[in-house]
Amino acid sequence: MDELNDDLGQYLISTVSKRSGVKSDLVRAWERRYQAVTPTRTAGGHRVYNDQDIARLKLLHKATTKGHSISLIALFSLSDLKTLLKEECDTSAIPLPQALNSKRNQSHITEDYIEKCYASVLAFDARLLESHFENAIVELGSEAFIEHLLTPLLTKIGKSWQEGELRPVHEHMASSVIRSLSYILRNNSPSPANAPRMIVTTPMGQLHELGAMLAAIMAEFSGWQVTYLGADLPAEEIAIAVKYVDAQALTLSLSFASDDHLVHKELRRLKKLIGNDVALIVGGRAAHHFQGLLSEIGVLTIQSYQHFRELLKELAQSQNNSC
Amino acid sequence: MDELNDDLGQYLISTVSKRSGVKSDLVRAWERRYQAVTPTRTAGGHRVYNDQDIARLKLLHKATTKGHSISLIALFSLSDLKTLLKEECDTSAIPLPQALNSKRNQSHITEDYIEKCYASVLAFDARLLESHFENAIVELGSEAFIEHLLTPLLTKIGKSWQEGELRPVHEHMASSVIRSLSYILRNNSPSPANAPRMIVTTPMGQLHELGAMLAAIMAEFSGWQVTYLGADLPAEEIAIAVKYVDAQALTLSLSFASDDHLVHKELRRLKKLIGNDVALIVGGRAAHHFQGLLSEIGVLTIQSYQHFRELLKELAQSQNNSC
DNA sequence: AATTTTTTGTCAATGTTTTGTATAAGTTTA
DNA sequence: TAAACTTATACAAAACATTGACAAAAAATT
Repeated sequence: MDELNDDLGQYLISTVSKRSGVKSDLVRAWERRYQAVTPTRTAGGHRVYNDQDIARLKLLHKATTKGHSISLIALFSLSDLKTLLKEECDTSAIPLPQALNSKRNQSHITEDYIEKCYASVLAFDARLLESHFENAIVELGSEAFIEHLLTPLLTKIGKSWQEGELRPVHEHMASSVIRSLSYILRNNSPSPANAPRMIVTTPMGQLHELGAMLAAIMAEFSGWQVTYLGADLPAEEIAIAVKYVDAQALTLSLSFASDDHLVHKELRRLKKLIGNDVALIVGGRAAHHFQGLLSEIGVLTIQSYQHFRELLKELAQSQNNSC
Repeated sequence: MDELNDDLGQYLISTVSKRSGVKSDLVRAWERRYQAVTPTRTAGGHRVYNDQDIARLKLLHKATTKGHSISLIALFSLSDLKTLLKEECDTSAIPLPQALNSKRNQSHITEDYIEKCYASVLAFDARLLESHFENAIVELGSEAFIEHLLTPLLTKIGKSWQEGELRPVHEHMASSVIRSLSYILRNNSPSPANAPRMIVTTPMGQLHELGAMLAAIMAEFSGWQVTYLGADLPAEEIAIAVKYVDAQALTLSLSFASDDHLVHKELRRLKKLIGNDVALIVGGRAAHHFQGLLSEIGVLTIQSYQHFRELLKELAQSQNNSC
């Protein structure tokens, strides 16, 4: 197995208990009875866990409180547990009493994960990076993962890339890993039939789709029914998609400030095509670069995740009122 | 929706009762008297149900409340129960043909899925498309899904696009949905540490990554440890990635025959950079377009899925022998 | 229409399994 | 030395199994 030196994080049982929400005694009982986790040991015999064990225990905890028998699920793999809980979601979305993590603790955990993930990128180890991501998603939840881990991490990678510590290929690799995780990041709970609809994409010339993808996921979390189209679409095509799904909003992500002219042209045409009834939202690293144009043609610019959430809420409400 | 019969779910009777709406005592009574369900047992004798049992009980419950006698329908198959309830709903009481009962062969099932998926694309319904895909992956398995459903579907979409029935945006939408499913398509079993390593990407100028993604997944199925890098990478970056992970093979996908000059230049440079110790494999719709160049610089061209699998097997073996 | 028989959902009694928690006595760690 | 960890054993509540019974509803028979 390559999992031995996979996870550098080493935790004692009390830490694991706090972070997973499962009492120490119970962690040991689950190990003794069902081999739910198999920690290594110190020379003196103390149990030593890694991040994956914490993620496992967290999922097992969630599953048991949902009525699953621990004896039946103890040996499930991480991904099996995830799909199990995912299918469960539709029956009743009872928000679990989250672990008693203080905020300071939480941010420390996040910092820790950022370091580990960055180290994996630096080492060009896609498998390790994916493993860290999976654990972090379980432990932090999708929204916090995107907002507090992924966004700072991407900023850090971008900076290192400019300073020459990382190469473009590092960013490509990280980007691919993140994209492959979109499935488990997304909220699978079926949105109600009357949920507001949104198209998310990037305009022609903007090849980086990661920002758009994250925006799509965030919008889904806010209850929108999102159709995600990937990157690099001409204005006509985007407008047609908006018509097809009868979307109330269109979100674009602008990552690079290059190709000014093309973006200007496309955005203008797009606005003309979709008219004023469809909200046009623009976010991304390079959005501020086009600020002049954006305010000229009446675009809602995303300032922060919080701002985006509020924007979505407002739009959804105004839509409901008008009906 | 929840009637996928992955045997993942294992439930005790209380869970089954809650989910199906049939009281525990009654579930046991139905089993004792009519063998309506036949759960397995734990070592201690507790009944263990799966998703299919839950689906059965749901339908039986619905049927009995509609007036059907449990003793008469207890042994009905899932599909029989469905048609029974369907007939009930139809005021016009059209007796459905028995087609549903007979087991259709695999290829017919696949054809059926292709039709359904294509219809979803045509209707621009991403959610429906994703749902069909998910069902098909469970029913056909990942490899057959890619080979016998996805590939013909993409060909069909490409053709319709040329004929003007579909627009580029349709293809973008389908592509995004497929990409988001890569996580469940992939074999998540950890490959052994000594597995041969491979880089998969597309050269600069080739923006369509779907072929590369599918190749990466297929290679993982063949036991390779794949690092997938997305699309549109310069030769230098690809070569560096190959060095970083010490890959034994590099697979490129060429989807479009445009930008001949650039592709030619990049491939030549790439070959020079990685040398002759790394196998260079090229596949994709447009690979034959560059045939002259490919054979000139010594590239392995993928002819079919079968061919790709054999290629990977050979390469893996030759690698093992040399060690 | 009245009576008997069968079907069906429910319940109670009694014993077993599962599961979270607790206690006691010894060991490791800081 | 104190705090945290270990193993081993114990215990009780919750959940499950089995058996058998019972009454209302449905069906069959008279």
